[in-house]
Amino acid sequence: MDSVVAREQALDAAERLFYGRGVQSVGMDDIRGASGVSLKRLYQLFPAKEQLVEAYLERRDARWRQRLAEHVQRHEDPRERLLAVFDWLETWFGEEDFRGCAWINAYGELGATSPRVVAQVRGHKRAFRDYLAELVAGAGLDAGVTGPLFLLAEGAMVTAGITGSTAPAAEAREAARVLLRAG
Amino acid sequence: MDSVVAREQALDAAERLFYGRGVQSVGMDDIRGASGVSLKRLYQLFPAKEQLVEAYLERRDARWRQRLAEHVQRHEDPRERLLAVFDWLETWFGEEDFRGCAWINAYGELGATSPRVVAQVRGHKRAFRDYLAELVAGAGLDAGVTGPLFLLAEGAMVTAGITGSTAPAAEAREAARVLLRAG
DNA sequence: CGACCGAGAGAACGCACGTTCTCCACCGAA
DNA sequence: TTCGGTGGAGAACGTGCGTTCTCTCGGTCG
Repeated sequence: MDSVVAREQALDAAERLFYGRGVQSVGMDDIRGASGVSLKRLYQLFPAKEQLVEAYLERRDARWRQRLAEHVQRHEDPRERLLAVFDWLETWFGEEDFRGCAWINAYGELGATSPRVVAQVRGHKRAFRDYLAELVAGAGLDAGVTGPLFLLAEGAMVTAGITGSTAPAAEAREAARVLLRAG
Repeated sequence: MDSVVAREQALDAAERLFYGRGVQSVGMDDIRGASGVSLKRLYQLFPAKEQLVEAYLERRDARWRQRLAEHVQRHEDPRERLLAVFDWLETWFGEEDFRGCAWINAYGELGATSPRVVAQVRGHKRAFRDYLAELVAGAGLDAGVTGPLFLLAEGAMVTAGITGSTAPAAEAREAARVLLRAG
Protein backbone atom coordinates (compact mmCIF):
# COMPACT_ATOMS: atom_id res chain seq x y z
CA MET A 1 0.00 0.00 0.00
CA ASP A 2 1.14 3.55 -0.35
CA SER A 3 0.90 4.01 3.40
CA VAL A 4 4.60 3.34 3.26
CA VAL A 5 4.89 6.27 0.85
CA ALA A 6 2.84 8.46 3.18
CA ARG A 7 5.09 7.45 6.04
CA GLU A 8 8.18 8.45 4.12
CA GLN A 9 6.67 11.76 3.11
CA ALA A 10 5.64 12.47 6.69
CA LEU A 11 9.11 11.65 7.93
CA ASP A 12 10.70 13.77 5.23
CA ALA A 13 8.66 16.77 6.33
CA ALA A 14 9.20 16.00 10.00
CA GLU A 15 12.94 15.83 9.56
CA ARG A 16 13.14 19.05 7.60
CA LEU A 17 10.94 20.97 10.02
CA PHE A 18 11.99 19.45 13.35
CA TYR A 19 15.65 19.78 12.56
CA GLY A 20 15.36 23.26 11.10
CA ARG A 21 13.02 24.91 13.60
CA GLY A 22 13.06 22.68 16.64
CA VAL A 23 10.46 20.13 17.65
CA GLN A 24 8.25 22.22 19.88
CA SER A 25 7.77 25.08 17.46
CA VAL A 26 6.51 22.77 14.73
CA GLY A 27 2.86 21.76 14.93
CA MET A 28 1.29 18.63 13.55
CA ASP A 29 -0.52 20.92 11.15
CA ASP A 30 2.81 22.16 9.80
CA ILE A 31 3.78 18.56 9.18
CA ARG A 32 0.57 18.01 7.33
CA GLY A 33 1.04 21.10 5.22
CA ALA A 34 4.63 20.24 4.33
CA SER A 35 4.03 16.56 3.67
CA GLY A 36 0.60 16.55 2.07
CA VAL A 37 -0.36 13.72 4.43
CA SER A 38 -3.69 14.36 6.11
CA LEU A 39 -3.96 14.61 9.88
CA LYS A 40 -6.06 11.48 9.99
CA ARG A 41 -3.39 9.52 8.18
CA LEU A 42 -0.65 11.05 10.30
CA TYR A 43 -2.33 9.84 13.44
CA GLN A 44 -2.84 6.41 11.94
CA LEU A 45 0.86 6.17 11.23
CA PHE A 46 2.04 7.79 14.46
CA PRO A 47 -0.36 7.68 17.40
CA ALA A 48 1.14 10.79 18.92
CA LYS A 49 3.62 13.50 18.10
CA GLU A 50 6.23 11.98 20.37
CA GLN A 51 6.29 8.84 18.27
CA LEU A 52 6.80 10.89 15.16
CA VAL A 53 9.74 12.56 16.87
CA GLU A 54 11.10 9.18 17.83
CA ALA A 55 10.75 7.87 14.28
CA TYR A 56 12.41 11.01 12.92
CA LEU A 57 15.43 10.56 15.17
CA GLU A 58 15.60 6.87 14.43
CA ARG A 59 15.57 7.24 10.66
CA ARG A 60 18.02 10.12 10.77
CA ASP A 61 20.34 8.03 12.93
CA ALA A 62 20.43 5.25 10.38
CA ARG A 63 21.08 7.64 7.52
CA TRP A 64 23.65 9.70 9.40
CA ARG A 65 25.72 6.69 10.35
CA GLN A 66 25.50 5.26 6.89
CA ARG A 67 26.70 8.46 5.29
CA LEU A 68 29.60 8.58 7.72
CA ALA A 69 30.52 4.96 7.11
CA GLU A 70 30.38 5.42 3.35
CA HIS A 71 32.79 8.30 3.53
CA VAL A 72 35.16 6.49 5.87
CA GLN A 73 35.19 3.34 3.75
CA ARG A 74 36.62 5.22 0.84
CA HIS A 75 39.93 5.22 2.69
CA GLU A 76 42.21 2.21 2.91
CA ASP A 77 44.70 3.07 5.60
CA PRO A 78 43.14 2.37 9.02
CA ARG A 79 44.63 5.47 10.57
CA GLU A 80 43.41 7.59 7.68
CA ARG A 81 39.98 6.18 8.27
CA LEU A 82 39.92 7.61 11.76
CA LEU A 83 40.90 11.04 10.50
CA ALA A 84 38.37 10.75 7.71
CA VAL A 85 35.67 10.91 10.39
CA PHE A 86 36.67 14.49 11.04
CA ASP A 87 36.81 15.30 7.35
CA TRP A 88 33.28 14.08 7.04
CA LEU A 89 32.25 16.23 10.00
CA GLU A 90 33.62 19.21 8.12
CA THR A 91 31.53 18.54 5.03
CA TRP A 92 28.51 17.97 7.25
CA PHE A 93 29.06 21.25 9.09
CA GLY A 94 29.28 22.99 5.75
CA GLU A 95 25.90 21.85 4.51
CA GLU A 96 23.51 24.65 3.90
CA ASP A 97 20.90 23.63 6.42
CA PHE A 98 23.33 22.55 9.14
CA ARG A 99 22.05 23.61 12.52
CA GLY A 100 24.10 21.50 14.91
CA CYS A 101 23.71 17.89 15.97
CA ALA A 102 20.06 16.85 15.82
CA TRP A 103 20.44 14.63 18.88
CA ILE A 104 22.22 17.15 21.04
CA ASN A 105 19.56 19.68 20.12
CA ALA A 106 16.77 17.22 20.81
CA TYR A 107 18.31 16.44 24.16
CA GLY A 108 18.42 20.13 25.04
CA GLU A 109 14.85 20.58 23.99
CA LEU A 110 13.19 17.42 25.26
CA GLY A 111 15.71 15.69 27.49
CA ALA A 112 14.01 16.85 30.66
CA THR A 113 10.54 15.78 29.62
CA SER A 114 10.71 12.82 27.25
CA PRO A 115 12.47 9.63 28.32
CA ARG A 116 11.92 8.12 24.88
CA VAL A 117 13.82 10.94 23.24
CA VAL A 118 16.58 10.57 25.80
CA ALA A 119 16.82 6.89 24.92
CA GLN A 120 17.12 7.76 21.22
CA VAL A 121 19.86 10.27 21.92
CA ARG A 122 21.82 7.90 24.13
CA GLY A 123 21.44 5.14 21.57
CA HIS A 124 22.74 7.33 18.78
CA LYS A 125 25.72 8.55 20.75
CA ARG A 126 26.57 5.08 21.94
CA ALA A 127 26.45 3.81 18.36
CA PHE A 128 28.73 6.59 17.17
CA ARG A 129 31.15 5.92 19.98
CA ASP A 130 31.12 2.19 19.23
CA TYR A 131 31.85 2.94 15.62
CA LEU A 132 34.86 5.02 16.60
CA ALA A 133 36.00 2.18 18.85
CA GLU A 134 35.83 -0.17 15.87
CA LEU A 135 37.97 2.14 13.81
CA VAL A 136 40.45 2.47 16.68
CA ALA A 137 40.67 -1.31 17.02
CA GLY A 138 41.02 -1.67 13.27
CA ALA A 139 44.01 0.64 13.35
CA GLY A 140 45.60 -1.42 16.09
CA LEU A 141 45.51 1.50 18.50
CA ASP A 142 45.02 1.46 22.24
CA ALA A 143 41.30 1.41 22.99
CA GLY A 144 41.89 4.26 25.40
CA VAL A 145 42.06 6.80 22.59
CA THR A 146 38.44 6.22 21.66
CA GLY A 147 37.14 8.43 24.44
CA PRO A 148 39.20 11.49 23.58
CA LEU A 149 38.42 11.17 19.89
CA PHE A 150 34.74 10.94 20.71
CA LEU A 151 34.91 14.00 22.94
CA LEU A 152 36.69 15.97 20.23
CA ALA A 153 34.01 15.05 17.73
CA GLU A 154 31.20 15.95 20.11
CA GLY A 155 32.84 19.23 21.00
CA ALA A 156 33.24 20.02 17.33
CA MET A 157 29.56 19.30 16.61
CA VAL A 158 28.37 21.48 19.45
CA THR A 159 30.72 24.32 18.62
CA ALA A 160 30.01 24.23 14.92
CA GLY A 161 26.31 24.38 15.67
CA ILE A 162 26.55 27.31 18.03
CA THR A 163 29.04 29.38 16.06
CA GLY A 164 27.88 28.38 12.60
CA SER A 165 31.41 27.70 11.46
CA THR A 166 33.07 24.62 10.00
CA ALA A 167 36.41 25.43 11.65
CA PRO A 168 35.92 23.16 14.70
CA ALA A 169 36.15 20.12 12.44
CA ALA A 170 39.65 20.99 11.28
CA GLU A 171 40.70 21.85 14.82
CA ALA A 172 39.40 18.53 16.06
CA ARG A 173 41.07 16.67 13.24
CA GLU A 174 44.40 18.28 14.01
CA ALA A 175 44.06 17.48 17.71
CA ALA A 176 43.14 13.91 16.82
CA ARG A 177 46.28 13.60 14.70
CA VAL A 178 48.43 14.76 17.59
CA LEU A 179 46.69 12.38 19.98
CA LEU A 180 47.15 9.43 17.67
CA ARG A 181 50.83 10.20 17.31
CA ALA A 182 51.44 10.84 20.99
CA GLY A 183 49.07 8.25 22.45
CA MET B 1 13.31 49.04 47.41
CA ASP B 2 13.03 45.29 47.74
CA SER B 3 12.30 45.05 44.05
CA VAL B 4 15.92 43.98 43.89
CA VAL B 5 15.06 41.18 46.33
CA ALA B 6 12.07 40.18 44.21
CA ARG B 7 14.31 40.15 41.17
CA GLU B 8 16.75 37.81 42.86
CA GLN B 9 14.00 35.51 44.04
CA ALA B 10 12.50 35.42 40.57
CA LEU B 11 15.86 34.61 39.05
CA ASP B 12 16.52 31.94 41.66
CA ALA B 13 13.28 30.20 40.78
CA ALA B 14 13.82 30.72 37.06
CA GLU B 15 17.25 29.19 37.21
CA ARG B 16 16.14 26.19 39.20
CA LEU B 17 13.13 25.50 36.99
CA PHE B 18 14.49 26.46 33.56
CA TYR B 19 17.66 24.50 34.07
CA GLY B 20 15.94 21.51 35.63
CA ARG B 21 12.93 21.13 33.34
CA GLY B 22 13.75 23.17 30.26
CA VAL B 23 12.48 26.62 29.41
CA GLN B 24 9.41 25.78 27.39
CA SER B 25 7.89 23.39 29.88
CA VAL B 26 8.01 25.98 32.67
CA GLY B 27 5.22 28.51 32.74
CA MET B 28 5.32 31.99 34.20
CA ASP B 29 2.87 30.71 36.78
CA ASP B 30 5.36 28.08 37.87
CA ILE B 31 7.92 30.84 38.34
CA ARG B 32 5.46 32.75 40.44
CA GLY B 33 4.65 29.73 42.55
CA ALA B 34 8.29 28.87 43.15
CA SER B 35 9.46 32.42 43.77
CA GLY B 36 6.54 33.93 45.65
CA VAL B 37 6.76 36.92 43.32
CA SER B 38 3.39 37.88 41.90
CA LEU B 39 2.74 37.86 38.19
CA LYS B 40 2.27 41.61 38.19
CA ARG B 41 5.65 42.13 39.72
CA LEU B 42 7.26 39.56 37.45
CA TYR B 43 6.04 41.47 34.42
CA GLN B 44 7.24 44.73 35.90
CA LEU B 45 10.71 43.27 36.31
CA PHE B 46 10.78 41.35 33.03
CA PRO B 47 8.46 42.59 30.30
CA ALA B 48 8.28 39.16 28.71
CA LYS B 49 9.33 35.62 29.37
CA GLU B 50 12.16 35.85 26.89
CA GLN B 51 13.82 38.59 28.92
CA LEU B 52 13.58 36.46 32.03
CA VAL B 53 15.31 33.68 30.12
CA GLU B 54 17.98 36.11 29.01
CA ALA B 55 18.52 37.37 32.54
CA TYR B 56 18.69 33.80 33.83
CA LEU B 57 21.41 32.89 31.34
CA GLU B 58 23.29 36.09 32.01
CA ARG B 59 23.39 35.69 35.78
CA ARG B 60 24.25 32.03 35.52
CA ASP B 61 27.08 32.88 33.14
CA ALA B 62 28.63 35.29 35.64
CA ARG B 63 28.34 32.80 38.48
CA TRP B 64 29.56 29.84 36.45
CA ARG B 65 32.69 31.60 35.29
CA GLN B 66 33.41 32.93 38.72
CA ARG B 67 33.14 29.49 40.28
CA LEU B 68 35.48 28.12 37.64
CA ALA B 69 38.00 30.94 38.10
CA GLU B 70 37.96 30.51 41.86
CA HIS B 71 38.79 26.87 41.54
CA VAL B 72 41.54 27.46 39.00
CA GLN B 73 43.15 30.21 41.04
CA ARG B 74 43.82 27.83 43.87
CA HIS B 75 46.61 26.37 41.76
CA GLU B 76 49.97 28.04 41.31
CA ASP B 77 51.59 26.21 38.45
CA PRO B 78 50.25 27.58 35.16
CA ARG B 79 50.05 24.17 33.55
CA GLU B 80 48.24 22.77 36.58
CA ARG B 81 45.78 25.61 36.22
CA LEU B 82 44.80 24.40 32.79
CA LEU B 83 44.23 20.88 34.03
CA ALA B 84 42.32 22.24 37.00
CA VAL B 85 39.64 23.35 34.55
CA PHE B 86 38.86 19.71 33.88
CA ASP B 87 38.91 18.86 37.57
CA TRP B 88 36.34 21.53 38.11
CA LEU B 89 34.23 20.14 35.31
CA GLU B 90 34.24 16.83 37.12
CA THR B 91 32.94 18.31 40.36
CA TRP B 92 30.33 20.23 38.36
CA PHE B 93 29.20 17.08 36.54
CA GLY B 94 28.85 15.37 39.89
CA GLU B 95 26.46 17.89 41.36
CA GLU B 96 23.11 16.46 42.21
CA ASP B 97 21.05 18.61 39.88
CA PHE B 98 23.47 18.51 36.96
CA ARG B 99 21.61 18.24 33.67
CA GLY B 100 24.23 19.21 31.12
CA CYS B 101 25.41 22.62 30.04
CA ALA B 102 22.65 25.20 30.44
CA TRP B 103 23.75 27.07 27.32
CA ILE B 104 24.03 24.05 25.07
CA ASN B 105 20.60 22.97 26.24
CA ALA B 106 19.17 26.43 25.73
CA TYR B 107 20.62 26.51 22.25
CA GLY B 108 19.01 23.19 21.44
CA GLU B 109 15.69 24.37 22.77
CA LEU B 110 15.55 27.96 21.57
CA GLY B 111 18.39 28.42 19.11
CA ALA B 112 16.09 28.22 16.12
CA THR B 113 13.58 30.74 17.41
CA SER B 114 15.26 33.25 19.72
CA PRO B 115 18.19 35.31 18.46
CA ARG B 116 18.64 36.84 21.91
CA VAL B 117 19.18 33.43 23.43
CA VAL B 118 21.60 32.56 20.65
CA ALA B 119 23.56 35.72 21.46
CA GLN B 120 23.71 34.74 25.13
CA VAL B 121 24.97 31.28 24.26
CA ARG B 122 27.61 32.56 21.86
CA GLY B 123 28.72 35.13 24.40
CA HIS B 124 29.09 32.55 27.11
CA LYS B 125 31.05 30.14 24.94
CA ARG B 126 33.28 32.88 23.63
CA ALA B 127 34.03 34.01 27.18
CA PHE B 128 34.88 30.47 28.24
CA ARG B 129 37.14 30.02 25.24
CA ASP B 130 38.84 33.35 25.92
CA TYR B 131 39.43 32.28 29.49
CA LEU B 132 41.09 29.09 28.29
CA ALA B 133 43.21 31.15 25.91
CA GLU B 134 44.37 33.27 28.86
CA LEU B 135 45.38 30.19 30.78
CA VAL B 136 47.20 28.84 27.74
CA ALA B 137 49.08 32.11 27.31
CA GLY B 138 49.86 32.22 31.03
CA ALA B 139 51.46 28.81 30.74
CA GLY B 140 53.58 29.99 27.84
CA LEU B 141 52.00 27.45 25.50
CA ASP B 142 51.30 27.78 21.81
CA ALA B 143 47.95 29.52 21.36
CA GLY B 144 46.99 26.76 18.95
CA VAL B 145 46.22 24.36 21.78
CA THR B 146 43.33 26.50 23.00
CA GLY B 147 40.98 25.17 20.38
CA PRO B 148 41.49 21.48 21.13
CA LEU B 149 41.23 22.06 24.87
CA PHE B 150 38.00 23.94 24.32
CA LEU B 151 36.59 21.17 22.15
CA LEU B 152 37.50 18.56 24.75
CA ALA B 153 35.72 20.55 27.43
CA GLU B 154 32.62 21.04 25.29
CA GLY B 155 32.55 17.40 24.33
CA ALA B 156 32.83 16.45 27.98
CA MET B 157 29.94 18.74 28.96
CA VAL B 158 27.67 17.37 26.28
CA THR B 159 28.54 13.76 26.97
CA ALA B 160 28.24 14.11 30.72
CA GLY B 161 24.82 15.66 30.25
CA ILE B 162 23.53 12.98 27.92
CA THR B 163 24.96 9.98 29.74
CA GLY B 164 24.65 11.32 33.28
CA SER B 165 28.19 10.31 34.12
CA THR B 166 31.16 12.28 35.39
CA ALA B 167 33.65 10.10 33.51
CA PRO B 168 33.98 12.39 30.46
CA ALA B 169 35.75 14.96 32.64
CA ALA B 170 38.55 12.57 33.54
CA GLU B 171 38.81 11.40 29.95
CA ALA B 172 39.07 14.96 28.74
CA ARG B 173 41.62 15.82 31.39
CA GLU B 174 43.79 12.91 30.39
CA ALA B 175 43.55 13.85 26.72
CA ALA B 176 44.43 17.43 27.61
CA ARG B 177 47.51 16.25 29.47
CA VAL B 178 48.68 14.31 26.44
CA LEU B 179 48.03 17.25 24.16
CA LEU B 180 49.95 19.64 26.38
CA ARG B 181 52.90 17.28 26.47
CA ALA B 182 52.87 16.51 22.75
CA GLY B 183 51.83 19.92 21.43
C1' DC C 1 -27.26 1.76 -10.72
C1' DG C 2 -27.00 2.15 -5.71
C1' DA C 3 -25.01 1.39 -1.23
C1' DC C 4 -20.92 1.13 1.51
C1' DC C 5 -16.10 2.03 2.61
C1' DG C 6 -11.78 4.79 2.92
C1' DA C 7 -9.70 8.96 2.77
C1' DG C 8 -9.12 13.99 2.83
C1' DA C 9 -10.27 18.69 4.37
C1' DG C 10 -10.82 21.14 7.95
C1' DA C 11 -13.87 22.37 11.88
C1' DA C 12 -14.17 21.44 16.68
C1' DC C 13 -12.58 20.51 21.34
C1' DG C 14 -9.83 20.82 25.42
C1' DC C 15 -6.12 22.43 27.47
C1' DA C 16 -1.99 25.00 28.49
C1' DC C 17 0.13 29.17 28.83
C1' DG C 18 1.74 34.13 27.99
C1' DT C 19 -0.15 38.29 29.11
C1' DT C 20 -3.51 41.56 31.02
C1' DC C 21 -7.28 42.97 33.95
C1' DT C 22 -10.18 43.17 38.16
C1' DC C 23 -10.85 43.38 42.70
C1' DC C 24 -9.54 44.12 47.24
C1' DA C 25 -6.72 44.60 51.41
C1' DC C 26 -3.30 47.37 53.35
C1' DC C 27 -0.74 51.60 54.57
C1' DG C 28 0.98 56.26 54.66
C1' DA C 29 -0.54 61.14 54.31
C1' DA C 30 -3.83 64.99 54.98
C1' DT D 1 -10.78 58.94 59.70
C1' DT D 2 -10.61 59.15 54.84
C1' DC D 3 -8.36 59.04 50.56
C1' DG D 4 -5.06 57.41 47.11
C1' DG D 5 -2.02 54.39 45.58
C1' DT D 6 0.72 50.18 45.88
C1' DG D 7 0.85 45.34 45.48
C1' DG D 8 -1.02 40.59 45.73
C1' DA D 9 -4.26 36.86 44.33
C1' DG D 10 -6.24 35.05 40.85
C1' DA D 11 -9.75 35.40 37.10
C1' DA D 12 -9.97 36.44 32.33
C1' DC D 13 -8.53 36.70 27.55
C1' DG D 14 -6.48 35.26 23.32
C1' DT D 15 -3.97 32.14 21.01
C1' DG D 16 -1.69 28.00 19.63
C1' DC D 17 -1.70 23.32 19.31
C1' DG D 18 -2.38 18.15 20.04
C1' DT D 19 -6.01 15.33 19.13
C1' DT D 20 -10.60 13.93 17.57
C1' DC D 21 -14.87 14.42 14.97
C1' DT D 22 -17.86 15.51 10.99
C1' DC D 23 -18.92 15.94 6.49
C1' DT D 24 -18.30 15.00 1.94
C1' DC D 25 -16.78 12.65 -2.07
C1' DG D 26 -14.90 9.24 -5.09
C1' DG D 27 -14.46 4.55 -6.00
C1' DT D 28 -15.75 -0.28 -5.77
C1' DC D 29 -18.58 -4.24 -5.25
C1' DG D 30 -23.15 -6.46 -5.40
